[in-house]
Amino acid sequence: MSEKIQSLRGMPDILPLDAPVWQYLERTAAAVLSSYGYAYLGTPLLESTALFTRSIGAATDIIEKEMYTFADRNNESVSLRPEGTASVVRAMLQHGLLQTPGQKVWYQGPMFRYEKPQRGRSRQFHQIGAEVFGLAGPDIDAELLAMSARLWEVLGISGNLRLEINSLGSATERQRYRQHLHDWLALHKAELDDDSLRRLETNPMRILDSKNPDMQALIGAAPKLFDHLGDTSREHFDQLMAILDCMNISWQHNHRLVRGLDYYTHTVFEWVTDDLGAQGTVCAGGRYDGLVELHGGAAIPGIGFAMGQERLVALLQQLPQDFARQPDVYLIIADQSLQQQAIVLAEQLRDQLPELRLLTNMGGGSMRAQFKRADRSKAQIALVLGADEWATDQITVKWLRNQQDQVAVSLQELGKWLQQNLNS
RNA sequence: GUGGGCGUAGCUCAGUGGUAGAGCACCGCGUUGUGGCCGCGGCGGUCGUGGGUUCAAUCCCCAUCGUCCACCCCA
Repeated sequence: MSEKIQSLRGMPDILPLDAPVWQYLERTAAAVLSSYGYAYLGTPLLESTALFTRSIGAATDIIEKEMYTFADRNNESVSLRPEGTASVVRAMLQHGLLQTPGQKVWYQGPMFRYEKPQRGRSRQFHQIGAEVFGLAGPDIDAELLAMSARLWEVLGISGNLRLEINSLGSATERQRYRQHLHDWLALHKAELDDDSLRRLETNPMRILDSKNPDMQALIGAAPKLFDHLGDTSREHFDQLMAILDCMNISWQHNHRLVRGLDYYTHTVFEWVTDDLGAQGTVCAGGRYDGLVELHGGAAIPGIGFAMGQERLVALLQQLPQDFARQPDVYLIIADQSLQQQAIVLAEQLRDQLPELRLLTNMGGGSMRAQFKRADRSKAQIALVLGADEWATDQITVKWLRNQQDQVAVSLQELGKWLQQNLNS
């Protein structure tokens, strides 16, 4: 026996039992996104390392220590994508898709960050994201949020989520505030914990995010970003709030919401839940008005979000709903000499009824064994094909989930019969 | 990267310093072509891995790997 190879740490399989929830989430999201006019955009999992270092921010943990970076065979530094936005911007620019304003795209797939796994966090994880380019106003911010709110509604998890919003202002406003905050915090160095002291120089705004209870008083007293915004930024924010109110989307202004990635400007938001432990952010995003320019394009504004599929799946799994689709029919072969005929019959039924979920017994077995499998398959009915049936051009139909009597149906009529009697 | 909990059959877990069990699952049987309930039987574990202590370790010690939770970070 050779040694068993296991999956890499933090790189889980999606097992058949969980697959139905995943597929439900993905097709529901795809439907909602497309109903707002978003087109799918697929980008590679592997990109030039520079793409990410340039856009995400050199001081972030993602760049500093979480990227899967290595030299490919051509000795070029490549990285597995830690997030989706950078690739989308790259692709849009590369293919000249930003000429017309209002481009809407979405993506889905695995992302990679070398982190220590815990609840709601793994090294390979999946995101569904949406991005819009060329629209600077709060109207699209509002629509994007409405779209996410609608998705929660459709999925049945809106009761678990709340929306937190903030504005980071323009790049210069943000820069100015950052300096101001740094100076203020520096006066209170004695009250900062170790993590905050470290962040003071690298990313002081993240101190506002601290979970340390001892820090909360200080954070509450710190100067607020919102008070340092210019009129234009405030107006953008106010208008967005007004539209959200019109749509009855409730929100909270979280002054401490700063987001981790460097490219955000103006509107930032998070959908958070209390039902998933420490990793409560299920969907997050914001505006990134300078990012396209940063990648060599024109000064085209953008906004987008990404949702964590593992976290959404975890919420969906708390619902009483069963997402699995059970088979309709299990075909039992009472006489192994009829194996060929049974398989042909199954194919004929699939021709007639493309929607039919039909399992044909494989691998032989006694009637008892086959009925056991039929029962376990959760099929509605069992079909029995044996010598008696074959001799009379009939098939035996037995209901497995109710007490209806077993009946014989002619093989010619079987397709029609199933169509009329299943359909539940 | 830091801290803590846990690693015994496919799953959920008992257990003892003298090399192991239960429930569920799986397979078969309870007569000839009928599942779900019940009964009987069976398959299945180098007790995560490597060292050490000991006459002897699954149980004690160390290391390592994995896993879970939290910090950090973030979706």
